[in-house]
Amino acid sequence: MTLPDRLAQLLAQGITAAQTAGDLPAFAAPLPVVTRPRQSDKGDFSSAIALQINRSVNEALAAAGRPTLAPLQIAAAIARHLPADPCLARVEVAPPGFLNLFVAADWLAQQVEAIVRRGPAYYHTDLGKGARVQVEFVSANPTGPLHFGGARNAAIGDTLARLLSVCGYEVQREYYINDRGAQVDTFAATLWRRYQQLHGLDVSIPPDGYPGAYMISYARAIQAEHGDSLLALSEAEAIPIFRRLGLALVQAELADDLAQMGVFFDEWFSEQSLYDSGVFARVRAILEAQGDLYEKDGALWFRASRYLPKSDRDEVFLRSNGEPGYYASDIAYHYHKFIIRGFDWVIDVWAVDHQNQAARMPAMLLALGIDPKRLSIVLYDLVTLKRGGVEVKISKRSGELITMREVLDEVGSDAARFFLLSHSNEARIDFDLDLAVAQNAENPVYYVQYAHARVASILRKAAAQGLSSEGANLSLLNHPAELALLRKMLQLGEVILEAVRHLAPHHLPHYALDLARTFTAFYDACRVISSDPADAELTRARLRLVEAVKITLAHVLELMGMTAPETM
RNA sequence: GCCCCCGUAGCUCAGCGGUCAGAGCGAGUGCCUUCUAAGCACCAGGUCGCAGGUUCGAAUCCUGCCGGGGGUGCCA
Repeated sequence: MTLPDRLAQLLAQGITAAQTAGDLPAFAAPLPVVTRPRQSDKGDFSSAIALQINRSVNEALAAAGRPTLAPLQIAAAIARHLPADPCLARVEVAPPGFLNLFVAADWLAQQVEAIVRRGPAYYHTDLGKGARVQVEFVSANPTGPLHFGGARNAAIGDTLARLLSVCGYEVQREYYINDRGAQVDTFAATLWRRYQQLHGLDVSIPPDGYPGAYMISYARAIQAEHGDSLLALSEAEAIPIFRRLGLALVQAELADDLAQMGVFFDEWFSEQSLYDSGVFARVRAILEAQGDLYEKDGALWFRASRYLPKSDRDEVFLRSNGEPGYYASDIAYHYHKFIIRGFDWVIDVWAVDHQNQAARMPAMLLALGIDPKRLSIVLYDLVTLKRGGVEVKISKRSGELITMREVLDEVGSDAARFFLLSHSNEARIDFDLDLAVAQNAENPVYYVQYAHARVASILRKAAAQGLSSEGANLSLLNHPAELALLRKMLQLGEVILEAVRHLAPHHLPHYALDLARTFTAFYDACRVISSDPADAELTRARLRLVEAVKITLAHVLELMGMTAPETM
């Protein structure tokens, strides 16, 4: 349980006690909300519960013919009946009716021992209670290298997966490969022609093909493995083979690029497999039996409007050319996720240009008898890539694209991830490559990592001097900078929960910066390793504190998929 | 036309119902014989797009405008 939860319960008990004593009338009080006030003089936490229950209290009092109470008096009554607790030093009542809670310094200091003993697990919860959750992310079309926009998807999805893991969920990471349909056919045709060209044939790539140079690289790879043995194939024979070979090459490259960012998938799920395994046919049969499919304009439609009363819009299931539309694949795919694989919760990470698609998902889930609440779609805005203030167009078709690998090579995975995570999902990101490189040394990411390296440096020096933190008297930690650092560390648990509840990983980099700043202030104000023998005990306690800081900083960095350097 | 997102300090962005509005970068002034100066201290900078409304209380919720971006039935 996080500290604010614990304090909220104390307040709830205080209200009950005040009611029992007759200082407050009987009524059903909501669970108090405890927040961190901006100003530290307003306490470590505060609650506006007295203001919130003001009306209920006074209605109950009026009904009983008793004099009414001002919010300030209600707050005072709660404060009077607050049970004693080691974590709570004191409570102040502030106008117009706030309860400002001050955490006990000694309790704070004792948490250091718990952090060092338990490690990162100190900040973990079992919010998920072992529920199986799938995070499906990136899932870019497998027709070429990942462009930089995909890096944001990767950063968000992977960090969400990491966050869910430490909140008691059993997490599966999945990449959905759109390995069927017109785009992949065009991709295969292009590859086939490039392969022919490598052997001197005078052919050109299809007009709507993929002109990028990377297609030639793929063709070379196929040439290297198969020589000219595929030249004799007819086009009809060649396309399926080049599709298979090409997709394998792309997937290997995608996996490699993503690995460079520290992103790994448990499953690469093939769209085509939904058709090969008969899942699509099964889903179609279910919908047909339910009368959810009908014909119009030569196409087969899914009656989505039946499930969404506010919409009169239906979706194409089979196109007039007989091919399934993407929506049809999505139905079969989500049937596979929920019904066949039985995930309790599925999170799809999509770019905003899929917003309409996202809005249509509930209809299919309802048709399949799946509670729409079991699907969360995280929409994030696009990344505009710039060079020297000028926008760089990202297009797979133009052949001139900025790949994720290119950007990672320039700015590094750590900086890219930190930057991409630091914006809320809904915010558009302007990423200026020149700026990112120029500001390298000033990038906040290095500030955070530098703090970790400093911590490591202190601990190295202590070890070299044979100093130990075992058995430290933590109550010696009462310097304002030490207490501020303790408070900031404990906040991590709340930040993790907040990020999971809102599927908003951007809280992490902001917290990381905050923590690094608080540590640096401590570093500046408090010398850890003292040469004065009289300070031996304080040194011991501060070393213990610094060990806890290292665990905490390293953990935040790990959650963001970043490295925690020992030296810089 | 309709739907979604954004509009907060010079720039990039947090904050999204609470008690004097924050950070990074940039600008200014100081600080390296003790654990890493990729650092620190001080200083400057904001009618939280505009107008109404709800509330004890609004940057935060609602409505309408304005500006920017995205989407809008057989591409995914």
